[in-house]
Amino acid sequence: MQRANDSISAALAVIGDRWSLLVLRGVFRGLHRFGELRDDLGIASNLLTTRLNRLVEQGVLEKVQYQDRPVRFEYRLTDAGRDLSPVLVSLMQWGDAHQMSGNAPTTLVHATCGAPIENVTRCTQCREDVDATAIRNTNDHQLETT
Amino acid sequence: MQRANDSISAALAVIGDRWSLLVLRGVFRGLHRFGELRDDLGIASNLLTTRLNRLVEQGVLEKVQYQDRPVRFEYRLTDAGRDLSPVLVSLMQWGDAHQMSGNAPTTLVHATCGAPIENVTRCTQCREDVDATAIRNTNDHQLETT
DNA sequence: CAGTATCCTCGAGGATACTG
DNA sequence: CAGTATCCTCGAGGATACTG
Repeated sequence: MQRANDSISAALAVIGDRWSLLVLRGVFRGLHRFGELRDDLGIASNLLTTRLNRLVEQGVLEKVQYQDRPVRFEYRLTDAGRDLSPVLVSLMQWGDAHQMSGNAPTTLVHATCGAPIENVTRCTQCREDVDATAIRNTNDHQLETT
Repeated sequence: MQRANDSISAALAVIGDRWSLLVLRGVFRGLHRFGELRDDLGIASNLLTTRLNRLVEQGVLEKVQYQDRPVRFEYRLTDAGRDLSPVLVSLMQWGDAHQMSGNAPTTLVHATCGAPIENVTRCTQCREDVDATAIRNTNDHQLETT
C-alpha cells in the first residue's frame, strides 16, 4: 500500500486482503489444518497456501508439526496473531449491530463466566470507556525533533 | 464475498476493500471534503468517488451540504460509521505493537484526560478484560430451532 | 473544487489437474 | 491429506482528460 508510516496502513498491509482475516477467524475458532480451513472457507487450495505462507512469514501464524510420516504441519497463532483478536471481535461486533440488524448469528462469551464479551475503547488513565467522539490524535513529533 | 451468514464477513463486505478503512481513518481525523481526502490518501479521484458513494449507500457516511453556490457536500460519519472506531483503534494498536516495533507514529488520547487510550475486550458480566484465549464461540441456534 | 467519463493494466483470485 | 503447478478471468485500481 502507500504511506506505510502509519500503523493502520501497516496493519492492513498484513491482513488487509480478501482472505487473511477470514483465515485467522478460522484459526481462532479452532481450525488448524489445511483441509479444515479450505473446507470451511471454500477457498481455492493454491490461494490458501499463499495466504498461510504469508501469514507465517509475517509472524502471525506458525507451523507446528503434528505428525511425522508423512510430515504434516498445522497452523497456530503466534502471540502477534493472538493480538489480532480485538480486530476480529470489533469487526464482528460491528457486523452484528449494523449488518445483521442486531441478530448475532454467533456470540462470543467469556470462558469462565459464560457471559457475552464486548470490545471497548478505554482511557488508560481514568479507566473510563471512551466514545469515538472523545478520541484525539497526537503526533509524536516531539520524539523526533528532540 | 461468500458465506455472508457471518458478521465478520458481513463487515468485511462493507469495509474489507483496499481503501474504505483508509478513507474512514481520514474522516475520523477530520478530513471531510473530497479534495482533502484525495490529497491525503493519494487516491485516484474516480476511485474516491466510488468509495465515498459506496460508504454513503452502506450507511457509514452521510453527505452534508456545506455551501450552496455551487452546491458542495462534505462527508460525515453516521452513527454506524462512528461505531467502526474500535476497528480502526484495534488495527492501529496492533500495527503499533507489531509492525512499528512499538514506536507508534501517532497516539490516540482521551479528549478529557489527554492520556492514551487502549482497545480491550471485556466481559459484560464480571467486567474483567478477556484474553483471546478465554473467548469461546457460541452458536445461537436455540433462537432458530425454537 | 468536486467530481464524471474513458480507457487501460495488472495481479489477486479462482478452476483444475497433478503429486509425495 | 496437504499441498504445488498451470493457466485463465475479471474487476479493482489507476492515469488522464474533461466539466459545471
